[in-house]
Amino acid sequence: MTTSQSQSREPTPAASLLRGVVDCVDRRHLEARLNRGEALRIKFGVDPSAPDLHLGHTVPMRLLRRWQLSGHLPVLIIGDYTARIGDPTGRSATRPQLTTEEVDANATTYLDQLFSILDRERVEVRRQSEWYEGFGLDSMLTLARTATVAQLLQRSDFEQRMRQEQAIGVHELFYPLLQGYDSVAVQADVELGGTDQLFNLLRGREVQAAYGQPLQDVVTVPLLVGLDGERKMSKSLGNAVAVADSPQQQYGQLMSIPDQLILRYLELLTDAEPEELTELGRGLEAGTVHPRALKAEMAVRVVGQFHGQAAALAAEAEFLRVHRDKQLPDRVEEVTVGPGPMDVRDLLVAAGMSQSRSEAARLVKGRGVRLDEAVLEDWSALVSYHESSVLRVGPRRVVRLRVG
RNA sequence: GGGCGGGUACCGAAGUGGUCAAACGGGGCUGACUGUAAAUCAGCUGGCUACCGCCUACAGAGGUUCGAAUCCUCUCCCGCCCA
Repeated sequence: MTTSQSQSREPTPAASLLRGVVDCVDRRHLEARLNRGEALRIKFGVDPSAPDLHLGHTVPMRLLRRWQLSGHLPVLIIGDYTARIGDPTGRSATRPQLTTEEVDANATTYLDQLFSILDRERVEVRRQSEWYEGFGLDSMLTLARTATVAQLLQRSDFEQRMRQEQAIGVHELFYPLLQGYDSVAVQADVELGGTDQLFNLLRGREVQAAYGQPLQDVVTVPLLVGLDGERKMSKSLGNAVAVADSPQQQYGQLMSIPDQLILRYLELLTDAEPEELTELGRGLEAGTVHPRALKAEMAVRVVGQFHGQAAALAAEAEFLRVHRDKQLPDRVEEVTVGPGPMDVRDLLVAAGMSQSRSEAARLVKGRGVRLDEAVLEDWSALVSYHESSVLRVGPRRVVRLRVG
């Protein structure tokens, strides 16, 4: 019974660096290297197709930081080629090709956000274009020969698409190969990714083997579940919290997660120790820890990492003022509208609160529109308002009217 | 090259001559309840409207018909099978 305690008190380098990881291949090999104190090159690829980093991205980055602090070297790959090829997970959406300039711009903002977590002095940043520009057909064929079609089709999302009789582009088959060759190019010792990357990461080992290079070990971390509590956090699913969002936005969004996610978020997004998490879990179950309070603490801790403690607390205060005390937010967006009285529907459209008059009418019928805190009842009425009147739609959209 | 099956609203998916702005599910929005939770429940979810209706829409273009998402022709796109 004392065994586990003494182990947790004195963790080996491997134990501490692999804490929280899901897959680890080859685990024995990697553990041995870590415990021997070797300094490893740990590769992490970022896709500069969208400039915004969200909290989901920060999970692997946080692990990367731990490694960095232990003397290992993160090798960041800017996937400027794989991004250009595109990862057409959407079926009919042939996404527009990014220009080199766009990729550059995205990569820059990406890295800026990334360096809010990593020490920028101790990373190696590489671009795929370094080795893929002028790669040539010969090289391409050599690379293509490292895998069979059957092997590439094993990837689960391909399997699924086959089953659903959806299209799979040939170029998509190259995606894992290109990513794999990156490992050859940068001589990765380890590659890190989310669990959904396992296939690609393992492919890297095969590609390295084909090029006569020692195999990288691969490590995956959990995917962060998004705000909806169901699907992985993703910008396109609209359930993401962006690293670049304001403290207020982040705090508010974090407060809207389902309770079941609180511990998970603490685990994946903060430095909370496993022991602390266990204890909090017990508290929640026993009712001694209120979920609302814990969620608020989690939100402060997460927001604080990106914006600082003070800003996080300010965001919390603002949140309480607006939502508990029903006060107006600090800053209310102002829109200039023509002088009244005006048809409610036109007013809502003019204020940018509704796309169309029909939609506006629906909102009023649903009792979702308030002018100076009074619910508007009649969707076709003319309403009067004055300078600084406050127009609200639903629980969270507010504007202050300026008459002009 | 041949055969077959498909392309419907934000997504999935019904509908196979009128009763279809199009069932149902998901998502989204609004409301109730709350902790801006979650779960649950209710309503809404193309545009315009004098709320009477009108217009646009079922891959695209034509055609048949009093009338088409539904039938015909051609075109484009996707999948499967055979070669």
